[in-house]
Amino acid sequence: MAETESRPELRYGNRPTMKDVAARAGVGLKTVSRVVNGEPGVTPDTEQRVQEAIEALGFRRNDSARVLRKGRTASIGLVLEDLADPFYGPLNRAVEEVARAHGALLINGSSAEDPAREQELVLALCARRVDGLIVIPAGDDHRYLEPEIAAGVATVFVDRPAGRIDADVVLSDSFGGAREGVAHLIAHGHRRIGFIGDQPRIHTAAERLRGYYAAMEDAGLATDDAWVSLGSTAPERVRDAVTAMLDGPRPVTAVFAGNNRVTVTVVRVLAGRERPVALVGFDDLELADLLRPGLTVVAQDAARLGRAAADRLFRRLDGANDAPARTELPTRLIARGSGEIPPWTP
Amino acid sequence: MAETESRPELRYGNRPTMKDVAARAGVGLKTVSRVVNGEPGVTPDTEQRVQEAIEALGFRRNDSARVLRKGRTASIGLVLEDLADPFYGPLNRAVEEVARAHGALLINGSSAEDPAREQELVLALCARRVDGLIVIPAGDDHRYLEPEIAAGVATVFVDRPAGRIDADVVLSDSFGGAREGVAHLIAHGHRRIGFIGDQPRIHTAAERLRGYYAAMEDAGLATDDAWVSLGSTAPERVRDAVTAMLDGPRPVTAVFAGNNRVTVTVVRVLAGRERPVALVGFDDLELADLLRPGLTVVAQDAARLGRAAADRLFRRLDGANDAPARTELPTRLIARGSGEIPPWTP
DNA sequence: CATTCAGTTGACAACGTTGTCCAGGCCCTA
DNA sequence: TAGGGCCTGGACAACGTTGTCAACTGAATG
Repeated sequence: MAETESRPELRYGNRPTMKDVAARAGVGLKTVSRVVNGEPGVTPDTEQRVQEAIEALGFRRNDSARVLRKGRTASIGLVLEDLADPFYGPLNRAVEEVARAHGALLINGSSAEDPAREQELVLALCARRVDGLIVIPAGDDHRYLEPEIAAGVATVFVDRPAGRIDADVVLSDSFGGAREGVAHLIAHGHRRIGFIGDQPRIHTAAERLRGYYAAMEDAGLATDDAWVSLGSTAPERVRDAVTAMLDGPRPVTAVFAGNNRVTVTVVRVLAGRERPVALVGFDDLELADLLRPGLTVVAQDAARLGRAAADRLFRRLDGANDAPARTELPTRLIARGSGEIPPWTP
Repeated sequence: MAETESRPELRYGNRPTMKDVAARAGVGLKTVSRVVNGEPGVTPDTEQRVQEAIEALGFRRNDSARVLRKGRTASIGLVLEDLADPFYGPLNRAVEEVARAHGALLINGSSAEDPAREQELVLALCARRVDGLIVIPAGDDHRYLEPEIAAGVATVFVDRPAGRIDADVVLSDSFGGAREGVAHLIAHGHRRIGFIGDQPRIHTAAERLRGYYAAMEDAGLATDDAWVSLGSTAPERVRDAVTAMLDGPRPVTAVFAGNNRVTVTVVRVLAGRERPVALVGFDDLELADLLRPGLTVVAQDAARLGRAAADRLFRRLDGANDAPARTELPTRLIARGSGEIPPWTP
């Protein structure tokens, strides 16, 4: 084999191009293009010759070149916070389904809750010329997206609103959900209720905290800074926070957990305590019904969030030009036992 | 209604190109390219003029065109079975991390366990000219990938081996893991053990079944077709299967569940039974330690699978040319209670 | 028979980027 | 001052595809 590979680069390993197919089939370049794209105006005879050449050479159209020519990539970008977080799985899946229905591919990545990384990722996607973006924002300033949006990149934010720009957003009613969850605890007799949440710079975290305060106020209950813990959701921190609330001078009898990761840790801590403590968590968990007691949660429908965002995105891509809208989906309280534990009395 | 496209097209909404930047900065096209790519040979003065023009126009390099020219897309494709399955979250995440470290983007999609959809997705990714592919195969014939691999698309299979082609594969020791899990039950006195698995055409499912039989045979125990259930992992089917095994003429005293979805359903069924039944599940679950009894599992390290596969892929992309290899990662038995329940005796 | 017409087909120029190569301008040395 | 080298900058072609448009075929029409 005299493979004189003096070539400078591999270039996709030298894949056949339409030109090669055309040469082999003895037709013009454009005719191959027509066959590949199912355009009309090719005799069955010619078409077959081209198909055979395609088959023989193992030709596959180069979509990069196509994109360059056509201006649409038929792909959308999804930036979420953590691909490994079970909460985002169904959301991711739902977005993919909608994209698939529209013939688009999904490019995704996670920001790891780091605004700089979010921006880096988003801009990389823009450089790829994705047709649209779905972003679960980590940062709170998205003005860097202005030139992109102006250039026509449809953008929808999910789970948290965009910062300092006007854009579509789809989110759950964090405020209402937390308020309902805390009210549920109050309805079961609790007066001293702890709240453990994420960093308040995260919109959902702030909203849930607001819901907590609203519910307490609705019921005319006093609050205590010692009952509220905000910050990282790292297990050790959450563990310490819960312990402090339970062992403090005015111990709480119930806890509201601000998201799924917090809830998991709180459940672990409470499992190790003698005295029963009521618990309601934001976000559902797969095995929540199998715990003893079952876990009472305020559930959001992640798949529905994803679907709504993707629908919105594709409507924009299809030309919808109305003002950016905020879509808020309701949450659902699921009582399974842990939230119905009465306050402990000595 | 014949829609006549009067306007040419949106073309990314007319984004500025290097040509525009060059015109504005009063320099040549190639000079802009040099600045954008940080190539040497540009005076600080010129560079600044170019930077200002870029800033002013909101220019962002078009990676599609770049890809076309350079022949590398700096993106890899990941095809998995279900984006929403919590098992794949950490795997997905691990692959993304490695890709990120190599400056590559991740395009992904799920096959929904449908071979046709897998092929469609894989070929779409190839048309995008991803540099490499990581596939969790749904089908069992991957010869359709031969031209792609020959053309230089690095491909690594994860979780299950490729069908009818020779390719890298990274998987867990399903056989060994299942054998160990079942042996664990036997060591705790069980003699009649049920096995509930997925369709045996799925490699992991078949291997786990093999592990089950091997453990039984190792211990000199007889098996019974009524103790083995294979097929869809739909909850109703699993529920019926478990019930049949527990209420049959030779009732099992322990169950081995072939994957996480099966396990969840089995736990639900057993929770509703009076008589205690031992259970070991393949795959860990987030709240497994919080169940009563805690769930004994054979755990695989999904993140490690993903990392190993991605490492392998990028080694190939960096030019490694050795023969396709099979990497098998060990599983780990985690005893938490459910697998240590002794056989029920009347 | 000349003419039109519909149906096929291919030549060619884009798309936006990067690699190659050459032209100037500068500084240095002899 | 001439010759050499280095540095900077730009003209141009290519990458693989698709849109445009004109040329060709054969048949149908006058």
